[in-house]
Amino acid sequence: MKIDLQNRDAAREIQALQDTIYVIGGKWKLPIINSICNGNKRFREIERSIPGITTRMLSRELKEMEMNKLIIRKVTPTSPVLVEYESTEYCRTFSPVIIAMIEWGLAHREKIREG
Amino acid sequence: MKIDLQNRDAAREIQALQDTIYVIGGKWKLPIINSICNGNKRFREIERSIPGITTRMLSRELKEMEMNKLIIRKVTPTSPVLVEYESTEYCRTFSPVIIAMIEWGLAHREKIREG
DNA sequence: CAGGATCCTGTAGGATACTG
DNA sequence: CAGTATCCTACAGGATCCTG
Repeated sequence: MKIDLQNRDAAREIQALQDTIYVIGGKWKLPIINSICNGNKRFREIERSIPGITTRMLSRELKEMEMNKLIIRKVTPTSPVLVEYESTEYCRTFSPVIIAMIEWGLAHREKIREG
Repeated sequence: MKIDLQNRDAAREIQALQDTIYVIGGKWKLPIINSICNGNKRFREIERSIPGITTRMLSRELKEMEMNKLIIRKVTPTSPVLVEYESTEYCRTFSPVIIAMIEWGLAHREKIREG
């Protein structure tokens, strides 16, 4: 039986694509990553930088992302507490994806305005 | 009142990002686009190329994507009918996004194997 | 400020069977 | 082959209020 390299590559690629979709799926993970990578550190700051997000979703996603080593949560026990989030190296590996998506979105808005 | 260019750009970018997520959200749109752009034309062919997808989801997404001018559906009235899907120019504007995501996925699997 | 607790809903998505 | 038709449900996500 012959092995079809073409198909095997296509299979690997679609699997990779599906993996990525699985990891960053949903409405909020990429916007949050983007916000934190842009230098936003505080909870409310991140919240305000992402239109439409609720405290509940942000809270849940941040927890999950901390568990998955995408971000680091630093607490300074002042009063009131100071909490700061920062991105990990791993988190930053999503940059090319985010940039590609931002560029698509910008070009798309441009088109809408023209048309 | 001063205008903060930094913030305005960040706002535009996150909006662009959210636009893109809105358009290609869900588990299946990108895999389908990828499959069709890879030359798959027939329904079952596309179906087989995407692990886990059901006929129902593929059918629904194809319809929606046709409406949104992402793909073209061509029918040849032989018996049985021959249906072929092909991508539009617009569809292909997602290539950079898909490529970035495939590359992330491949690198990620690589890491998992190493670690 | 930084979240947690509750309650609620839509819909994305799955399973299965069927048709021309 | 190329889909439709049903039925079903888990969970993403929203709204609102509350706390240290």
